[in-house]
Amino acid sequence: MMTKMRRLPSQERGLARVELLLKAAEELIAELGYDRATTNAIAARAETSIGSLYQFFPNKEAIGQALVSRYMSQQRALFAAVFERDLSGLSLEQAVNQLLDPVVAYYGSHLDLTTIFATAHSSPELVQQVAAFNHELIGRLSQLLASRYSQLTTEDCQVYAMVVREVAGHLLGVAQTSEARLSGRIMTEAKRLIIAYLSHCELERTGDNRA
Amino acid sequence: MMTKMRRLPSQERGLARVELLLKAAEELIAELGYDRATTNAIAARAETSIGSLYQFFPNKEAIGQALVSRYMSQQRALFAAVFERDLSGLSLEQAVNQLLDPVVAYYGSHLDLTTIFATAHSSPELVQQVAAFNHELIGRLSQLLASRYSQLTTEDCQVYAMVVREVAGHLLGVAQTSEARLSGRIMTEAKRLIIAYLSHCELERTGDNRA
DNA sequence: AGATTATATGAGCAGATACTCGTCTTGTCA
DNA sequence: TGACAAGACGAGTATCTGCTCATATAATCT
Repeated sequence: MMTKMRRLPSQERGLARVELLLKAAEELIAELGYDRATTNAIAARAETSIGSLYQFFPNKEAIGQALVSRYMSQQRALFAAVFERDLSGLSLEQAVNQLLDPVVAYYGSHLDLTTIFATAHSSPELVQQVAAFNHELIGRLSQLLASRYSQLTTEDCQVYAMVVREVAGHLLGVAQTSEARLSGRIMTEAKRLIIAYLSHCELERTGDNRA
Repeated sequence: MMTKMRRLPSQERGLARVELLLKAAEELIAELGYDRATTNAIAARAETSIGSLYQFFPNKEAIGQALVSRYMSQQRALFAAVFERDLSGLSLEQAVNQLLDPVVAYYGSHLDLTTIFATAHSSPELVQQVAAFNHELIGRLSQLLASRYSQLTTEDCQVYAMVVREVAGHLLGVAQTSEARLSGRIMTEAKRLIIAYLSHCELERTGDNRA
């Protein structure tokens, strides 16, 4: 990984500035997209100067990198707690809740950077980093499915995991940009959708193999 | 709607240029995103000059407009054929196939402009246009669901329709950017996902109302 | 053919944007 | 307290990008 910062803040002042800058960047990128969120605007919203911004970040991409890094470690922490738990005794519905509830809660107060940076053609680095994280998550999910449904092949598990992750991520993103009333409903539907899909996958291999 | 073209091409030469420009624009936007696809680059790929580009299109947004317009009318034609047909006698699986197969075929040779322009922060006009088209489609789908499952409320139909549209669109987009082998599989899964979801919706209201 | 219209061209302009640098202020530590 | 480092600042620069315009060529019409 490239050097993330030009100069690590050593004083409290510097650290606070970096936090303000990241917060401002997150807001602006959410509002305008990565390209339109100019470094000058980010500095302005953080109530500081471009000079200060470039004292800590070597270039614009480093800001995106920092945001994505933070996002990924937060998400990893979120999932680590769930993946450690033993879900084998739970019903499918309970297991899905265990997996999605933390993410839903997280998305209540944080942005879906995956969606934002998955299409940030401006910096292939970021796109690839987000893609790698996605792949990592799908791998974990795939293992979970494999341990739960031993009759499924590895490849099927991977495909199912990918579908579930894509669909869940997308619907949560949609929920985030919807009005509050719809938002909750969409998340509920996301869960129902995944439960229905996985039940279907499960049945297909255990029950009749005709249709 | 705003004037789409600065000067309508009246000679065969002009019409061919416009087509080349639109093709180049579609390619570049797919590769780089709307923002990074510069008008100079579009003209260059179409093997013409910026002057010629601006002879037909008043500004960059007009190129996006033209692409989206064309995309929407093609999609509308695609769905019109399906919506006219009577799907009430078909099984859920057959009905879903009738709806999705044309879209899958279309996406085999065309880009998913919906995904691309849904996040084009550069021109709110385009975003809104795509959103309106999405809404139109969801309305149609909702009616279809309502006529098929009379026990569902209007609001439920709308929510289900929205979920189905979002999920189908997203997965088809993912399929488009995957390798050929995965691509087909994802589309199959998209269908299975929707079938599983709608079966689930259907059962929930007819069968037991406990879980 | 002559006139008029349609199309082609690309140097260059105005504005925006990522980023630098010299200067100033604040903190730290002997 | 003095000296050095960390941080703050913002005018300025190089570059890019959407777009214009003066000029040249090709098609069409009378």
